[in-house]
Amino acid sequence: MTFQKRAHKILELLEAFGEVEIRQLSSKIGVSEVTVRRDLTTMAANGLLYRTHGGAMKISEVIKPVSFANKAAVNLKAKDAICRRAAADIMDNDVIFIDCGSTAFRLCQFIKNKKIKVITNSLPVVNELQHSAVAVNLIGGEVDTARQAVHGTMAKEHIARYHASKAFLGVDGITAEGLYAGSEQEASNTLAMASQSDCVYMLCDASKIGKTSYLKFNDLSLVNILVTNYNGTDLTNFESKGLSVYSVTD
Amino acid sequence: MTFQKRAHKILELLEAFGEVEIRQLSSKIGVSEVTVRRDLTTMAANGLLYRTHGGAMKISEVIKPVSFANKAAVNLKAKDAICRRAAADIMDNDVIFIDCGSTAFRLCQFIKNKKIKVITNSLPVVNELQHSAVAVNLIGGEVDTARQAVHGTMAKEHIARYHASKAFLGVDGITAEGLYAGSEQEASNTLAMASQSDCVYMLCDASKIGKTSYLKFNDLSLVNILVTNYNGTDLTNFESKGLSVYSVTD
DNA sequence: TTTAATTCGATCAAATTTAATCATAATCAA
DNA sequence: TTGATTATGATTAAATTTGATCGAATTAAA
Repeated sequence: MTFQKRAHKILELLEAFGEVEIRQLSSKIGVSEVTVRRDLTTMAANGLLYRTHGGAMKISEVIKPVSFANKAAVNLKAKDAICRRAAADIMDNDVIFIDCGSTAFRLCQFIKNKKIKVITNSLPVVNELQHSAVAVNLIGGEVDTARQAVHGTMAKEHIARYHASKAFLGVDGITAEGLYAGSEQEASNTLAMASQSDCVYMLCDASKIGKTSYLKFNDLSLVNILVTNYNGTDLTNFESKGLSVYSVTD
Repeated sequence: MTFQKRAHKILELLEAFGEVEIRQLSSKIGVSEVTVRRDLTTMAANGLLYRTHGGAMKISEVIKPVSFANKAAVNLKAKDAICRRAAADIMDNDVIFIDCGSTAFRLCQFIKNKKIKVITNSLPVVNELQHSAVAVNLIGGEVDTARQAVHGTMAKEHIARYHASKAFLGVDGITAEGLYAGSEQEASNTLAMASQSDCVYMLCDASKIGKTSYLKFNDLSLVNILVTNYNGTDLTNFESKGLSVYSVTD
């Protein structure tokens, strides 16, 4: 029984039931659980299914990533406190990147009267800065409706053409080991913006600190300054890795 | 019972009742209250629901999706008639350019269910096609607040990287002598899109026919098809220059 | 305002699942 | 056949998930 055949069988069962358990698969296919687990890992990496604990689900059954508007309402106070502190570092004539995260979006309200240039892939940011003193450069590419953002190869190339003094970015999770993203696209975008900036600000409310996500895309060296409302003792872990930490209270 | 399954159940109940209590969820799903609490926390962090004391609520739809102001509702009937006719020529799998004019914007409503790709520099177009079958590619560059559009060198380069089967464009004025634009930027954008398209549709309500403006940027050879509600005898002037004319009535 | 009752978040322990390591079996090329 | 590469299965340590407990925080009532 080759991997191809097993994969076919797994997808068949998945189509029929919507979800499967490793134990079932093992007995139905006649291979060990270890092998099934390996198969599922491979298939999940190829986007053929969604891995759960003890089994797998059809991709279509997975709760979808939530719209930007909904996410923006979470942890509002903390996000605003973080952004107020970050905005204090922005000077007239700065050129800054703002990514498509819901945290960085809250930065807009604090920079409306600054004479700066903002380069962003976030549609809400563009909209928010519409009638302000800020000059906006919008990154082009494929429009991602769910994230209200622009991604893709063209976006990456666009970013590579520009250079900013500061970048204000978010991540899905951050630990002493590195940075975690919720999707390849977010990771790619974060890397692209960071590499074109003199100083990278990471804006993370407390829920992001110590959290990992499925995609670790870089170590902490990417970041210069961490702005957060988290104030646990393990913040020193970040400082010992060379990050400056701005601690704020909400 | 995995988290994904529980999340499904919770959202289902939330949809049905608008709000749920932890105790209900615990007994209905068959897991401890601690686990339900953890699930709700996670889901709230993802913006899937609002956390309340002792339970959760459905997210209200009050947070409005980003909406761009819709400019000049002039000659609406004529523009809609023109766009309905133009849309009839758009087939599934087409890749089309739509420019930032107020006429071309009206095209959106007629293409929402088509399986096509739209490349545009117009923010209202992006917004309008947000939740449709259409895949949108947004042109990057400097945001022009007044025109709700993207312009500049970067935009021009972006357009040059793509190719479309059809372009749907507007102008400030059109005569037998050529095409007139209201600004350098509009002219530059029109030229760029036209040069990358197999077939150029010019969408002009009657007020544009025979009108000149301060910048004549090209002769009529740029255009393949003129769609208009104008029906004067001098339309033959355009046809004699090689244009096809679609005449519509509003 | 004070008090009582819930609810929450943090911590811990048990059970399960996973990832990593290694040894064995199968496959393939020369 | 031999040697090398790959796939599989067994074993074990690490990580996740879950539920229980208890002080802290929040809500409701007096």
